[in-house]
Amino acid sequence: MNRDQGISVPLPTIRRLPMYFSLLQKAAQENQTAVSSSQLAADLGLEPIQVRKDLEAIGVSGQPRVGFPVAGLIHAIEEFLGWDNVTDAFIIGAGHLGTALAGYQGFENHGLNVVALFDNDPRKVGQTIHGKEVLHIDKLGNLANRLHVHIAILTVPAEVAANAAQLAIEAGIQAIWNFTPTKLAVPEGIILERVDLAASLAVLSSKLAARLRPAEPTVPTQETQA
Amino acid sequence: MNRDQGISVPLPTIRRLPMYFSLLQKAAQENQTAVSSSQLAADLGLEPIQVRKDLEAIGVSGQPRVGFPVAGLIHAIEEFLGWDNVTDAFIIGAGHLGTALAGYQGFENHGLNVVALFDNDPRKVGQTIHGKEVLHIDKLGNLANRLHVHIAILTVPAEVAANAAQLAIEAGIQAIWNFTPTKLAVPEGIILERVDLAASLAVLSSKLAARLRPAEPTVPTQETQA
DNA sequence: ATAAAGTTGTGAAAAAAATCACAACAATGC
DNA sequence: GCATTGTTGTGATTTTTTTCACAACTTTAT
Repeated sequence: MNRDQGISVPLPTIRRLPMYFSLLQKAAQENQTAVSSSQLAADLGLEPIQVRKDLEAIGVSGQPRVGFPVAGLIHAIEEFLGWDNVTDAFIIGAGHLGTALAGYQGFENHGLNVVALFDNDPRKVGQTIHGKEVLHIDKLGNLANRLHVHIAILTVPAEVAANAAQLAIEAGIQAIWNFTPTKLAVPEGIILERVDLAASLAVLSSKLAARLRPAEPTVPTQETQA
Repeated sequence: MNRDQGISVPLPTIRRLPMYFSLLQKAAQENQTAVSSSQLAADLGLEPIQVRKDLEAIGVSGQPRVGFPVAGLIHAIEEFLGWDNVTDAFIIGAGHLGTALAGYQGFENHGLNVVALFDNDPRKVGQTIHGKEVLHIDKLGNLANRLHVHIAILTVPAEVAANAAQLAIEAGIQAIWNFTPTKLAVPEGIILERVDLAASLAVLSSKLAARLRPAEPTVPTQETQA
C-alpha cells in the first residue's frame, strides 16, 4: 500500500530495525553487497517472511535470487530512524548508569552524540567522564537552548526523576529517554520513551517461576486441559 | 479458558504486571484495601478494560462496585512472577553498568538478590561494590554450583559477551539477563532475556525523525511508555 | 424496600501482527 | 536457449492483542 517511505511502520518492526542494522554493518564491512531475508532471519532467529515484511515497510525492495542491497538497507534504516543526522543529547544524572551510558561507543552509530552530563552533586560537577564534562544542573536550561539539544537521557534516582524531567522540558528538550523506574507525566508534544527494566525482568522471572513451579494439577480429577 | 493460574498469560500482560505491582504497593502503604480498574488505568494511561483483562489473566477476581483486593493482587503478581521467593543472581561484569545494577534497591522487591559480582580485571577483583564482593571470573563455576545461583546478569563489554555467557551456562546458570548488545546463542533450556537499548532508542529516534522531517505524514504515535 | 450508581466479567468484535501459499522472477548450470 | 533453483513480493489467512457492548452484581442513598 505505502509505496514511498513508511507512512505507517508497525512498532514491532521499528524495534527490530536496530538488529538488522547491526547485522548489515557487519555485512558491509565484509564487502557483502546483498543479503537475503533468510540469511538475516537465520542470524536473528526470525522468520524470513517477517524480515521481508519489515524491509518492505521501510520501503526497500530486493531482487529475486539475490537478496536485498546492503548499502540501500543501511541507508534506509538510517534515514527512517534519523540516524544519519547526529542528534545532540544530554545525560542528566552522572551516577554509575549515566557514566556507563556516556561511555557507550554504540551511540555514535545510532545518531546520538552525548554533549555533556548534568548533576547536582558538587563533587561530580567539574569532573570529566569519558571525555565529557559534568556540569551543574542549573546550567541545563541555558545550554539546552543555546546548543539546540533535543534529547535528554534521564539517569537520575527515581525520587528526583519528575523534577529533572520538568527542568529538561522547561529547557526546551523535545524527547526524554527515561531510564528511571518512574512514570513521567509530560505535556503533549514531548516524546517519551522508557527503558523498563522491571518489564524485562518480569518476562525472565515468569519463565523461571513457571519452570520452578512443581506442576500443579488443579483438581485431582482427570485431564482438565485440552 | 485457563481457570487456574496463568497457563498462558500474554507477554504484553506480563510486561505490564510490574507497573501494577508498583502502584499496588503504594496503595498498600496507604492502607487502601481495594482498587478499581479505572483507578489503575488512569494512573498508568491505559484502558480500564485492559487492566481488568490483565488481572483476570493472573487469576484475580474483583468485586462489583468495590474493585480488586490490593493484597490479593500483590500476592498473585508475586506468585506468578516468582517474586515471593527471592532468587539469587550473579552480576558478570563489574563495570559501570554492573555497578549501577548492583546498587539498584528495587531488586529486593522483585525477587532478586545479587550475591556477588564477577570480573576478569585484577584491579577490580577484591573490591566491594554496594556491599557485594567482586570475585574473579574463574570462581564462577565453582560458586554457582555450590550456591545454586540461577540467574546471571550479563554486563560485560560486547566483545566478551558470548564467552561470559558460555561460562555462566557451564556453571549451571538457568537464566541470563543480557544487558549487552550481543545476540547470544544458547542451548535449549536456558532462559534468555535481553534488555535491548537500541530497540528503545529506535522508537524514540523514529518519532523524533518523523517530527523533524518536513511535511511527510507521521509515524504511528502509539504510547510505548504509558 | 427500592432506586441509583459504579464496578466487574464475558462473549463478540475489531485491530494489529505474524505467517502461509504461491506466483513472478532472475541468476546459474547445462 | 532452456530447465533449475533460490529468492522476492503479495494477497489471504491465522494468531494475538486490544477494545467494545452490555448483563450481572453490590454498595450506598432514599
